Amino acid sequence: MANSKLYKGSLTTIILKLLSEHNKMYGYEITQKVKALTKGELQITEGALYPSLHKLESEGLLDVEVAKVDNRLRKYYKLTEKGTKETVSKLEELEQYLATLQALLNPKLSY
Amino acid sequence: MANSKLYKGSLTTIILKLLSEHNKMYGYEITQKVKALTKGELQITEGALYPSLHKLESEGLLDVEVAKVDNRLRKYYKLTEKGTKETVSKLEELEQYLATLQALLNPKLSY
DNA sequence: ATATATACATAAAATTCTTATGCATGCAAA
DNA sequence: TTTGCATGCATAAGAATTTTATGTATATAT
Repeated sequence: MANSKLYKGSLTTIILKLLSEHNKMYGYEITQKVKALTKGELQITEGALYPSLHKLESEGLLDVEVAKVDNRLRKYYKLTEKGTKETVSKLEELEQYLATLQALLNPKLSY
Repeated sequence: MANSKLYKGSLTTIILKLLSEHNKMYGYEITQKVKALTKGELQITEGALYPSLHKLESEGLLDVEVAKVDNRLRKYYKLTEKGTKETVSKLEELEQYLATLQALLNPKLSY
């Protein structure tokens, strides 16, 4: 499986980043995109994804648009203006954290 | 403050890695070392640290040795053999996760 | 006398996942 | 034709790991 668990706190940033690249996506599509991009390394579970999407929507970072395709429901999410700004700051935050981790885990390289 | 929050799941790896470099350390020392290495970016709170140390000990990854210095208690922790192995695998796991994140956040670079 | 640093600890609450389950449609295979 | 898999949503219970708050105690500096 090689299915690494999420480091808690990164899922939101992943969702926002994907939406910043694809304009609009629906939940199932996000799970498949993550799976493809990571070659199966990372599986976003529905139990984590849908509550996250709902929260992002309730915070005003995402807009929803319901569509019916092949007689199946789809909920397309897209970034609001606020969501776009938040994406930038979340990405900066994550990159900062990764740099901080470098300082801890690769002490030889921090000079 | 610039005090980034921990991405849940990384604290254990940080503790193990520090212990792999310093032979033995006590709790308070770990908080100070992290603060210094990250230039104040990361503050390990006691409420997170001590329970983590206790858990690592109960799992047999750390050994404890109590000492009294300047009339104050110190609990020195050091890696067991099992802990040393776990450190390696935790670090690999984290690096794998970081690589996976790269694929998601820097899609241009994954080809 | 008061605040800060050192040094441990735990409990309650919050956050964010995993796991399990449920509903429904469409299609392919047995 | 029914069984399984993929598509597509959802929520609830539980687990894990953190934050925040609080407590104890000694030493040192103001």
